[in-house]
Amino acid sequence: MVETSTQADAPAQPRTPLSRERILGTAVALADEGGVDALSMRRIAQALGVVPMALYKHVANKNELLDGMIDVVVGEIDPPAGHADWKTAVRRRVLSARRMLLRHPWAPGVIESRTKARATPTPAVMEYLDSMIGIFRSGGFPIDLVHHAMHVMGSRLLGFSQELFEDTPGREPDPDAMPPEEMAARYPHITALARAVAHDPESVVGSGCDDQFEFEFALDLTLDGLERLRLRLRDTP
Amino acid sequence: MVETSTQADAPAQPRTPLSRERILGTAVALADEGGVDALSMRRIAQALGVVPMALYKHVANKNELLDGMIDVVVGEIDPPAGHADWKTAVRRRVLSARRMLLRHPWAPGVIESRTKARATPTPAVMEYLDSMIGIFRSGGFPIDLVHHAMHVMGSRLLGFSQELFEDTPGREPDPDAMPPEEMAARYPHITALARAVAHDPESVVGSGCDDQFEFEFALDLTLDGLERLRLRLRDTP
DNA sequence: ACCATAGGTGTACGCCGTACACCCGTCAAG
DNA sequence: CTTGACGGGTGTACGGCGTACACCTATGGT
Repeated sequence: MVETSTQADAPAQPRTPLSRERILGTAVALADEGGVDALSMRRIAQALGVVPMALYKHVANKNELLDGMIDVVVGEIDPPAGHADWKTAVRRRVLSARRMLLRHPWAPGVIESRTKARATPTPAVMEYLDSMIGIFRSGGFPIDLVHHAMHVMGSRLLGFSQELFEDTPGREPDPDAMPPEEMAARYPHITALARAVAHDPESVVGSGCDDQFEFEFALDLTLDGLERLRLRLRDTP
Repeated sequence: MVETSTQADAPAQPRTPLSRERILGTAVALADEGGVDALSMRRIAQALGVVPMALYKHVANKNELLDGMIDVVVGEIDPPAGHADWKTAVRRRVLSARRMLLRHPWAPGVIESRTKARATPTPAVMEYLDSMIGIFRSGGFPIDLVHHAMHVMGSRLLGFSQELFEDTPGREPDPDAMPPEEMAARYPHITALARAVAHDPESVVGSGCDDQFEFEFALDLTLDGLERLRLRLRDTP
């Protein structure tokens, strides 16, 4: 009854005001749970109890919002460790990036598409790449080898190495899925591999594969290769 | 004047009838020139001189159309060479895939998103992966090592290793692009690397980098690593 | 007491994918 | 020769999208 507002009996929750941070936060949350396709300005606004156009007072447009979301999640990657040899430093950083990406599976696609559209990655990504180069440099890598190294790391640098057979447990058994016999007949090598990996001969692709182990295996292989190169270059200038 | 049609003087170009192949072909062409965002059912129909809904008599919906486009472009990858050691066989195939992807830059994104949505890659991709495994197998790789190998190849298997700094020559000099000084201040390592790569000290990121060489360098590094592993496993069972 | 301004609202436009009813030319069966 | 089913192109319409633009209102400096 204190305020002279027209609506007398509205409890009038102060409704914490909008802000770029709040918008980006709920956008990331929505994308985390529904995928990036389920993300629309209208839905974000609804989740915030606000009208869609209100968002535009804080973000220029949807693309700019996606850029902001990238910066948010890339900011979650652990900072470089310091006082550690280059290999463990890179390893830690990349594995931290991978953990972030497991939390935000939409991120690789958004990063890639936005980078393509902007010609330059978003600032947070730039910073991440920059510090990664820094680790190599202070590990004694000559600059050209760092250049090669960044290319070798490739998609692993931002953690995503498109697992073509992802293990999505919660998925109803597609009625017109291929029966195992036909699967084995058409794709004998895939089937053989899948059976060899999963000891259970019933299961087909994507069941008994330890993604984490595979990721680290591939990562360590390239890292060892790079280290060998580095030593060879150092001993025979 | 022969036909009793109501429209007497229409030249009545027989207008080659629609077909799934024709639709997929123009869809691929449109995506090639305008990117996948510029691809809409309405635009495809327009390019074919037909009403949008006509397409649905030949493709179930847009997702099914995207699947078809994937199969078209994956079908452009050269078939396995035969009678060649595993390393050159893999090398040829992957480089052929890369050439295809340079023709169809939208493909990686579509393949990835469709694979995620379908849980199993499209048939053409399956076939590609299967034959790739076959090459490793007949090269003497034990099955578990093939499993690792497929993971190590990772994104390179389908050619795309998201080049974060892509060289897009035709792009107007963004009015609010970062000036070189600020660039160098904020991202010293990136700038140093870029300058070392491009002999011309004026150019910044993404100018003097031979993508093809980098791609082959990374590819050969992982291949050599795999071969070493293979030999070690063979000599010490 | 005033009014500029920041921030939330409402309406509207043009695009998208696609459901559904329709219509017409072809062709096999009667 | 008639008929009727059917494959394939059409027209209309719906709901959702991003967002331009005009508007309203509470706040705070003068």
